[in-house]
Amino acid sequence: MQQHQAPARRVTIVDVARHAGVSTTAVSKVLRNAYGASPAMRSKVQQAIAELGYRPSAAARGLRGQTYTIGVMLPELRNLFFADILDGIDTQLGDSDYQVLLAAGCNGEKAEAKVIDAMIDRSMDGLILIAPVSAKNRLTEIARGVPTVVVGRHGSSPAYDSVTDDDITGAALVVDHLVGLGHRRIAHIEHHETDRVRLAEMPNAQRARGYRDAMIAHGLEAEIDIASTSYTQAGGYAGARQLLDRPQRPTAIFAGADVVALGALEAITEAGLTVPGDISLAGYDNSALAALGPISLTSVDQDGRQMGATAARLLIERIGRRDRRTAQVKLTPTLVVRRTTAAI
Amino acid sequence: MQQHQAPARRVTIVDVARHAGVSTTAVSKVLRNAYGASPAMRSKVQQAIAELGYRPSAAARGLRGQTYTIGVMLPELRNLFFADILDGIDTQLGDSDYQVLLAAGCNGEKAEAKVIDAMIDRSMDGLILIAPVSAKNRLTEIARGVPTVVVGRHGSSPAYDSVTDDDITGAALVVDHLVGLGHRRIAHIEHHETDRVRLAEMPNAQRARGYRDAMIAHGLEAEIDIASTSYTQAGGYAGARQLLDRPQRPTAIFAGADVVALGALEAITEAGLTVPGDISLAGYDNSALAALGPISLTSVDQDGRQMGATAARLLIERIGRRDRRTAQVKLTPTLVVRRTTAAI
DNA sequence: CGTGCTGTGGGTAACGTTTTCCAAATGTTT
DNA sequence: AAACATTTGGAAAACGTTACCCACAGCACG
Repeated sequence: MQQHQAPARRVTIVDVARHAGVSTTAVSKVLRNAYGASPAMRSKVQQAIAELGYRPSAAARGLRGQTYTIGVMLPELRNLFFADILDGIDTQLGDSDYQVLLAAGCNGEKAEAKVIDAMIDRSMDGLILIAPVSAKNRLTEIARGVPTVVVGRHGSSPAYDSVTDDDITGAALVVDHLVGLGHRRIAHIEHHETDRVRLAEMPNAQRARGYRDAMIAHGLEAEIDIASTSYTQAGGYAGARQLLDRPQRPTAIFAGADVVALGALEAITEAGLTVPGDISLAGYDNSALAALGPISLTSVDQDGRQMGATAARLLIERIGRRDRRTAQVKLTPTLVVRRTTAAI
Repeated sequence: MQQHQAPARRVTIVDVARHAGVSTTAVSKVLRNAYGASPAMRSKVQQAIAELGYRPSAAARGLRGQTYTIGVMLPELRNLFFADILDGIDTQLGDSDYQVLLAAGCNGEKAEAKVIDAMIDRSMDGLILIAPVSAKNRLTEIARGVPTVVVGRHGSSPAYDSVTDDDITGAALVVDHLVGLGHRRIAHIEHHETDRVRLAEMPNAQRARGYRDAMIAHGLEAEIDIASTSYTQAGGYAGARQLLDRPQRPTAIFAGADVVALGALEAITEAGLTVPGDISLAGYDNSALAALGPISLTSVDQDGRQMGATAARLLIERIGRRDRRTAQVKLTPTLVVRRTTAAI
């Protein structure tokens, strides 16, 4: 028994070939289930692989072709909704040969570019970009180089597949629900957006549009009232403060995201008002946050698992046939009613 | 202008060399800041790199040596505490050449092994394992092959560095605080553990031990009362139910983790009791959950950022000198008092 | 008995880096 | 001016796979 066994050179395909008494080509064929290997040889090689504990080097593979690695970029780790998407991806890819690796883009165009470049440098076989903030032509450029699926960004591209949730419908669900409860002065807190493309593609912009459309559909055009801040807790607090200061304060607030609702809740409580007694409050995302007993927020559920699974499926298909036409899958959200909304 | 520009072969080190009129060796030297390149050549090459937008292929690099990639395994994405650790790692590695890639181990020994193997296959330069559940000798084996830092697991190893938080002290902080408020019947909800090594190494076991020790130190040995469930919301609910059914129910509950406290809160509320009126409640981790206004849970803060930064620093050091003696860094937690604990 | 398949298996050249070397040029000391 | 060190730059061999060939055997067909 040695104290310091030599650094233990990794066992390679050559070792396996020698041990099984065949060529490396043969081993490679078995590894990839490629054509041209008899059952006899197949089992001989598989046995050698098992005996030696051989594992193919992804680096060497990457140099030649596939790495069996899929990169997932997500904007941040703190948003629990993204964990659902990841679950969906993992479920779908669970027993495939692909390994999923994650990196956070930190919601900045620069950090996002760095992360995506890093994934490309590592010759990943495919990319799933969750709610990317990069410019559209940048995304297209990326997708031309490597199979890509974009999640949570509306609008279609000839270069990448996309999976979105119908945010317009989601916003309408909230408005319909509140109107059904007798509310008319329903306000909205949105994430401020100026860029033209983003106005069309980003979920936050779609939610605001859905709110407006639904209000108009209910003949409440005159009651439309939007506080434009950001999708953060602080943004929710600020937005609610603005709305509460109106001469006639709203009887219901539709926050564009659950964290926003949380900030709003804080502002409302601070103002000495109660939810849903004085004001009804609804969020968006149905994050774990919303489900928490003491919060119990009415929210729009996006089924992240489904989105993730769909994205993974589309990606695998595209890796298989890169010239396939791109698909745009749009899922439909549902409303989860909890204790923050009530009849007026 | 072509419709379908050719798949655009990646620009390689050879292209750069040709464009700059030097050898590939020279380019490689510049790339790695290696010895043997004059300032003149350096700038010439750098210009060529910029002009061609060259990026080194990590796959090719991996085949020869470093990949400039660090793998982080974390048990799950839903625990916000891990996001803090990640932030720390990112901060520390921010402007280094290393890229961090994540994968979730899903809290299972098998899934964990798969993830770690995948990282090794991809010739990552170093691994940070957060709260791994694998057997200790497995960890040692891994660490012999690739520089490794283990976070959140007590006990030392000659093969890997480790970063932990002093869970015994953390538990004592809670008990001291509650005793200071006049509590005597202080119960604990722990994560059940039987394995001997784990009993010594896992944070949950340490917290239980710290609770016991602190109770004894306060002369409250007779009041020690532990519900043994799991570190989940459901576990917290079940544990609290057990404790509430005692002939003399506790006046304070110390939950081993914030999610556990959340489950406990549910059970307590359901039983028609109030927090902290009837029962004081404390958690552990000071997750974003605990800070939420409506919850406002007294909890032990572990400074995940600091842990992550330390782990990253140790890892870089070890990558530099693989034969350096291993270090065990133990950080000290602090107590964050909020609204769920009060004088009896 | 040629002729053409089909099924098996292997030889070998990439893939894009890094890392030894080694050679030439330049500078520094006797 | 000879001897020696230092700096500068390059040639070429790995690293572990895969993919494109080609060779050979066995077989069916006319």
